[in-house]
Amino acid sequence: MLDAALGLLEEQSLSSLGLREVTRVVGIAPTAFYRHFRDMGELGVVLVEEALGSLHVMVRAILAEQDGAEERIDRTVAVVEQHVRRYPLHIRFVARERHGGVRAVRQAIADELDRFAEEVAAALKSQPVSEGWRDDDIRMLAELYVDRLVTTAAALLDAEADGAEGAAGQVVRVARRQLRLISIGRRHWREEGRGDDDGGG
Amino acid sequence: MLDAALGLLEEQSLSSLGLREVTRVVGIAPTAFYRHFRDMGELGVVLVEEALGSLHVMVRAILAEQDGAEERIDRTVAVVEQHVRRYPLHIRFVARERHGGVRAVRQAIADELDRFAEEVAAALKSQPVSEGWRDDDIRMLAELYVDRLVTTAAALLDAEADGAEGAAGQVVRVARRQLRLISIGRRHWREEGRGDDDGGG
DNA sequence: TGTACATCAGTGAACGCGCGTTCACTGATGTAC
DNA sequence: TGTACATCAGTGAACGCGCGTTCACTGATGTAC
Repeated sequence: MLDAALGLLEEQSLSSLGLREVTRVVGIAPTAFYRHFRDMGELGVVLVEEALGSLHVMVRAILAEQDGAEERIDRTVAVVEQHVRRYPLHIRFVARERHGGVRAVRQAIADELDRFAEEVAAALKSQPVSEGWRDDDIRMLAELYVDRLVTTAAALLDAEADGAEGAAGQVVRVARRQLRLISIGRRHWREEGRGDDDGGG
Repeated sequence: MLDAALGLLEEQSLSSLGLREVTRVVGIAPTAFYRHFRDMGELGVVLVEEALGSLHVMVRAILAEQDGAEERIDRTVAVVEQHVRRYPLHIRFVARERHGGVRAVRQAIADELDRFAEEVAAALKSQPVSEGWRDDDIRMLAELYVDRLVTTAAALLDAEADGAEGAAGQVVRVARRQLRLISIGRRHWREEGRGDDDGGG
């Protein structure tokens, strides 16, 4: 049933997806839907867990590696690329519903990405480059990374949908250079980045 | 009519918005809708132009300023913040439909953001820091900036919707530091960033 | 081994409702001469 | 100044359709004793 919904969600958004559409694809009576979910929102939340739950283990593994920055970037982008190819529908779903029309689903995605950023922050903190960094600066950096990865995944998906030959490769190469630029900024942050931007509030 | 639609789109996505809902709010007969648009997709495309058309002039003005990097960042973030406060519904609409369920609207937003990135790239190129940069690296940087601004705008919107007191301020401060980090990376790009990542495909 | 009961996914008829779209129409405003 | 015609936003009745949800039901599987 989740798979059926996910398939239909490739070309429409959750809030316009009907319970009858889903059961029709599955081949069961519309009323059977209620045996599993109260409504489409609930189904959506389960899909979010399915889509983002697996990410954690994976990226934690990448960040734990002790290679140089360059290798870590290549490896990260490669993993994102592979994930997009393996679970295109899940990625599309998350990209679409992240700001979509169903509050519960938006919230679920936001929570999951938040946890994700927290894990990335923890991993970044244990790296030598982060010595002397304030915790909230590390968190700021983690969010920057996470966001870049999500954006890259969505762009990659669009590129492959386009059908243009080199589009996906182009996205990957741009993503790598962007991460590299961020990485360079990170390395020089301590020398010049520490403004007094935390005051007030 | 556009305003009525925009209001309804605060809490739902375009693909689930009905023609009758819109005309009901406006106070006209459902059939009158067809006097103005063929369908909701066409209305959406017009909304995109309304939402993103005005941006160009504004940000071009910012980028033309000859202040230091720090001032430019502060000014940019302030303008984004102000724009979000002035046109919250337009921003929400763009954030939601950027990956939404209506192809024509997605395309219109993508095209508009593309033009936007191109303009930012042109502005960046004319700055002294960009001396010796390859064109596609400038474009890469421009996309990074544009994406950061869009993300910041969406986050700002969510923060204000939350109702949490300091949430919006927090978003602004994080955004400033992220732009600063990118700016630092940019300054050191020539020394260490030029990998051979443009080969192949 | 047999009996009684609980659980649970799925059924199918029925409901009222709001939807998008069609059609021929109205009436105000503008324009040509 | 007056007449005839075109344009154009809006009307309102009518249509067929798919929707979400209700209800009492079925039949398979598991479980207690």
